[in-house]
Amino acid sequence: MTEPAQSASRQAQKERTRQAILASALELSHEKGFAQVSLRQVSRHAGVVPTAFYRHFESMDQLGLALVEQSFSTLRRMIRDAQRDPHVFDNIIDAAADVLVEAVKQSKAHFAFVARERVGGPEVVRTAIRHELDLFVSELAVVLARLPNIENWSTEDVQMVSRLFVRNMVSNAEEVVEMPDGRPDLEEQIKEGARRQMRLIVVGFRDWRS
Amino acid sequence: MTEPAQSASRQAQKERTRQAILASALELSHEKGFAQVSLRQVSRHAGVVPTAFYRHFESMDQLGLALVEQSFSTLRRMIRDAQRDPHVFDNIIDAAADVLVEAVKQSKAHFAFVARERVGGPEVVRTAIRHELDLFVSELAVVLARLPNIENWSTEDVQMVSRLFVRNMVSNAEEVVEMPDGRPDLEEQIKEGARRQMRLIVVGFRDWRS
DNA sequence: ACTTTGAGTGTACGCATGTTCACTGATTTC
DNA sequence: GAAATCAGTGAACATGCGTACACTCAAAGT
Repeated sequence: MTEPAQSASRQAQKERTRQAILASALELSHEKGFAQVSLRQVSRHAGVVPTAFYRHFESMDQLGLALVEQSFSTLRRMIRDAQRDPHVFDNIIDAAADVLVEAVKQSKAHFAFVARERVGGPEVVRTAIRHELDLFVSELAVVLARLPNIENWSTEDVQMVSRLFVRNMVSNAEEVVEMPDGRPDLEEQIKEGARRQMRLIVVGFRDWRS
Repeated sequence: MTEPAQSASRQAQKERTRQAILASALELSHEKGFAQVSLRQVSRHAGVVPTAFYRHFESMDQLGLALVEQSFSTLRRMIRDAQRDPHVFDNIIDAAADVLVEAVKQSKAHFAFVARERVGGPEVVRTAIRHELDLFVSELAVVLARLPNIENWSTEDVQMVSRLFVRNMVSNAEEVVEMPDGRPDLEEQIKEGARRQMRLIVVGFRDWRS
């Protein structure tokens, strides 16, 4: 990498290497979990000498945090897009199921990272993920509160439904992630399961509060 | 450990060392996750030289599998006991919530191990845990199917409720595990949450099938 | 009483790791 | 066009690791 083929601006080249490191870490994490990936392995896989790693991240922990950030920004963008779609308004449940499976398929690696490292990762990473998920529950609650059938629920109830939704999302993401490649039937099955579970939550809530 | 204080029979002493290794692994796993615990660390913590480890387990992977087995046998015993309690029969939900929190409190370390290594552990350990959880879902389904309100449900529905219950159990176990010590208020809160979620599942199921 | 067994020891090995340091040379700045 | 910057290099280090091997010496078997 002394001469990066087509030389780019210094900044651009640095950013490219940074992304290579992030991508390498993500890929290697998928096989053994982030915590078992060494600084040297990441560097090697990114085509860079171990010492160069420090030009981009001051430690593996910091790399982990960067991956958390990257993963959630992907997720957040998807939610924001989905919110603009009017279709979502009168059928959140089916829409959510679609979005979930689509999103997970599209950036499987990031979801896998979150699902895995949420409980298995280094302390700092775990904490960061929990924090992001809490934020996410609150954001989702705001979206839910605006929906027609729900607008007269108590804020507490909405928050709890939101929490259950996110919990289910994580569980289903785990399943999609663990899913063997090239089995679209299984995928549909998971999607249908997710739909049913969400409907369950909504129906259950409505009925018992009466 | 050349002379084990009060010398016991050879077998008994071997078993004692084995348990010391298992306990050490469990304790060390709690801080950093099983996969980051080295054979040497476990041995050191168990008061034994690294080579002695091999007299009890042929590798760290095997140690992990032994811990899975130990964890689930604990869990299974609890379920079996709970089944004999007539109180459980007419109020599964409250009983289940009680059992869950009690069980988790009593053998926190084992639950923590399962919750963590289910997604974060080495391949073999993850597989073993998934398998045990699947078994557990089926067992629970059998118990549920015998209950008064449920006896005329389809087997599929019972299986699905069982799966949701176990999923919630795992989630709640995660929460109890992550709970800071000496906060019984939080504990009650989690228990109440678990109750509500289970009620939600049951109510939701009953109402939509009509 | 003797032999056998086997849990636990101690040394030694080769290997991967994280971090240090002085370095190089193309890009950017002036 | 000279000087400064800084992404990436490469050698060196101390440390912890898994495992092999030859060993000891009480308990168990005879």
